[in-house]
Amino acid sequence: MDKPHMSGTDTTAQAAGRPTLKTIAFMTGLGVTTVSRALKDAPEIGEETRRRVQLVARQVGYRPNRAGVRLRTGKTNVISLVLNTEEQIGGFVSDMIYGISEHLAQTPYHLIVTPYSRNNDPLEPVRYVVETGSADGIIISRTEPDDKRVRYMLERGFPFATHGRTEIGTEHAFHDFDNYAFARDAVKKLADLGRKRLALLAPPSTLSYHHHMRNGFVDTMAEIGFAEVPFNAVTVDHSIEQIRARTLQLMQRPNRPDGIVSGAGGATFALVAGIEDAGLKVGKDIDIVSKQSAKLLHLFRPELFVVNEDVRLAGRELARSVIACIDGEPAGSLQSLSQPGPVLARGE
Amino acid sequence: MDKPHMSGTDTTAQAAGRPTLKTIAFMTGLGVTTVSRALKDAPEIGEETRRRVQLVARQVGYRPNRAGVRLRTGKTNVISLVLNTEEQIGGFVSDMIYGISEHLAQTPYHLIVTPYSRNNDPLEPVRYVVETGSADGIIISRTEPDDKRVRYMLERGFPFATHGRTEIGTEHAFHDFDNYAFARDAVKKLADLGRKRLALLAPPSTLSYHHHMRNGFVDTMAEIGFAEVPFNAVTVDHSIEQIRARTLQLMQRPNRPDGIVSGAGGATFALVAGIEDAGLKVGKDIDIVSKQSAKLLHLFRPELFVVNEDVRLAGRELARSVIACIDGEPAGSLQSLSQPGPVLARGE
DNA sequence: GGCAACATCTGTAACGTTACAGCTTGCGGC
DNA sequence: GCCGCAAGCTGTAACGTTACAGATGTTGCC
Repeated sequence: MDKPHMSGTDTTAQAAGRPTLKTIAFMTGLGVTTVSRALKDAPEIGEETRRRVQLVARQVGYRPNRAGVRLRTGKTNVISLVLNTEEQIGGFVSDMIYGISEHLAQTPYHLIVTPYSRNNDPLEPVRYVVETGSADGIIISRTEPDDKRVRYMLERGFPFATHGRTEIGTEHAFHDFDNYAFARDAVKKLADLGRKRLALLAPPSTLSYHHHMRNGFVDTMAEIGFAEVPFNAVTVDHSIEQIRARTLQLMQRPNRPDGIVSGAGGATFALVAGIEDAGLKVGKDIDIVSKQSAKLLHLFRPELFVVNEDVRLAGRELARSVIACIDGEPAGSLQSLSQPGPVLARGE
Repeated sequence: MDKPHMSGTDTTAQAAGRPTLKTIAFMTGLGVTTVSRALKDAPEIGEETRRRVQLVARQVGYRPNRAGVRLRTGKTNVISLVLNTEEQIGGFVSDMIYGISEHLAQTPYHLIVTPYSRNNDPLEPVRYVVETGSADGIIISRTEPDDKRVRYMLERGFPFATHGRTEIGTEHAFHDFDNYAFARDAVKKLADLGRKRLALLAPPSTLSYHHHMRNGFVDTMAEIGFAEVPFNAVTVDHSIEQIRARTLQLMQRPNRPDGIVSGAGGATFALVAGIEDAGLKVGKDIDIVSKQSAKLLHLFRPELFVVNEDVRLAGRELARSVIACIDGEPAGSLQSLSQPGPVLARGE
C-alpha cells in the first residue's frame, strides 16, 4: 500500500493469460524473487513459504516461460537432432526420433530437428546451432572416424552425443551398435551353413561403422581361413537401382559369392532383387545375413538371416547421454555399445 | 559523451559474444531502436541508414536472438509436428519430417517434434503446445472426421494444418491424399484383371481417410456390380502378426477374395505373408493393389500393383499451409488434395 | 521571421526470468 | 543496551527485442 516502487496496475488485476511468477507473487503476497527461489528449492527460503508457493504454483498450473528463462540464463532446454534429409530407406529415423522423445518426455527438454541435405556441408547445421545457441545439446549420426563436427563441438565445449564412434583422441558421449560383433557373428553363421565365398555389403567407407563392420568381417574371415569376394562397387547408402544392378553383375561373375553379409535392411531388399535377377535363389544358391531396424526382412524372404538393431534404444541412450553431458558429467561415462542379438532364422 | 543515461560499460567494449542490436547500434553510432527498424525495412528509416545498418549487420553476421523476440512479441518461430510414437512401419514419418524441413529451411521457422504415445490422449500434446505457446503453429496427422484436436484449435484460433480432412463445418488448412480415387482406381484395376471377389484392408475406422478409402471402394464396387468380401478384423494399423494371422483365416474361407486393395505398404507385407501362409500365390490366386510411401513393394513381390503416395510432398504442403495460416491467410485457400498416380505394375 | 509539417532518429518501458546485493527481523552473547 | 549474525525475504538490473511516445532538425509556406 505504501511501497514507493509499486509497479503500476499490477495490484489491480492479473490478466487472464498464463500465470507468471508475478501472478504467484501477487497471490502469495511474496516478492517475485522469493517465488522464483522457492520454486527451485533454494536453501534460504523458509520451509512453510516454499510449500505454500509450490502449492499455489501447482494450483494455477504455473509453467516457467521458456523465453524468459532462455533470455536470462541462456539455457534453451532444447536438444537438436541433426539429420541428413536423404537418409536411407527403412524407417530408421522415425525410430530414432521416437526413442529420443521417449526420454525427453520425462525432462523439460524439447526436440528440434535440424536437417541438412547431401549437397550441404554436414558441419553447417552444427555450426548454426552452436553459433546461434539454439539448443543446449546436439545429437548427430553418420559419424566419421575423424569427424569435423565432433572436433568443432569438442573445441567449443559444446555438449553433444554421437550415434557411432570416432577415432578422435578426446573422449565424447556416444552410443553405437557393435558392428564388429555383428559382422563376426554373420560370417560365423554363414560358415556354419557351409558357405565359403563371402562378400560384404558395407556402409560408405567415410563412416566409422564401415570400418567396424569391415574389420569384424575381415578378421573373422581370416580366422576361419576364408578369402573375401570383393563387393565394393556399392554401399548400403546407394539407391535401390544401383545396388540391384551391381549385385546382378556380382552374381554373374565366375566366382560369385555364396554368402553375403548386409549392413542394412533397406539395402538387402535391393540385394535380393539383384540376386534373383541373376536367376539365383536366396537360401539355396546363396545365404544372406542382414542387419535390420524394421522387422520386415523375414516377410520379404523367409530364407534370410537377420540381426535386429534397436534404433529406438539408441535414441533413448543418446538423449540420456547428451543431457548428462549438458549436466557436466564426464564423457567417459556416457559411452555405450549395444551388442547384437543372435542371428535369427525365419520366424525366430 | 554528455548524454545523461549512458548505460555503463557499453561504450567501452563490445563483448566477444554474438552480435546484438546493441552491437550494431554501437558500430553505426545509431540507436538500438533505429537499428531494429532499419533491419525490418520500416518506412520511417532513411534509405542510406537502412543500407548502412543492413550492411553492418550482414558483415558481423547478426542473427536476431530468438528468446528476445519471443519474449517481446510472443512469436516463437517454431512449428510443432505432433506425432504418435507408435506410428506404423514404413518410414512414413521420416519423409514427412524431411518434407516439412525442406520448406522450413527457407523460413525462420524451426521444427519441433511433440510426441504422444498411444495410451495418452491425442489432445494432450496439442493442448500443451497451445497453452504454453511453445509454437506458432501445429501440424497433426491421423485426422478424424470429428477431430477434437481440430475443434480445440479452431475454438482458440490457433494456426494449424492437418494431414487428412475432417467433417467439421469450419474450414481449416489441410493436405490430403485422395484415398477415394486410390480405392476407385484400385478396384478398377482388379476388375480389369478379371478379379471379382474383392476385399479391402482399410485404415482404422476412427480416421477420416478410412471413410474416403472405403467409400471409393464401395462406390466403385457397386458401380461395377461386385459384392465385397468383408475383411474388417484388422486394419493397416494392426501389428504384422495380427494382419498376417487374420489374412490366413480370410484366405481359408470358402469365398476367399481373389483381389485385395491395401491401404498401406507396411500392411501389405503382412498381408502377402498371410496369403502365402495359406498356400496361395500373389499374381496367380489373387491380385493386390497397395498404396505405398516407401518404394519397396515391387522388390518384395513384383506381382504386386502399387500406387505411390508422396509423403514428402505432403510435408512440404503442410508446412507451407501452416505458415500461411499463421500469416492470416484464409483457410479456404490452404487446402490441397493430392491425386494418386497410376496403378503401377512391376518395374513401371 | 514564424510556424506547421515532415522525415528521421531516439529513449523508455515492457515481455518473464534470475543473479546479486541488499533489507528486515529476531536472537544470542556480552 | 548494543553488536553481530543468520534466516528469510526484497528490489533492482539485466538478458535482447519491439511498441510507443517523443525528440530533433529540415523544409516549405505564408
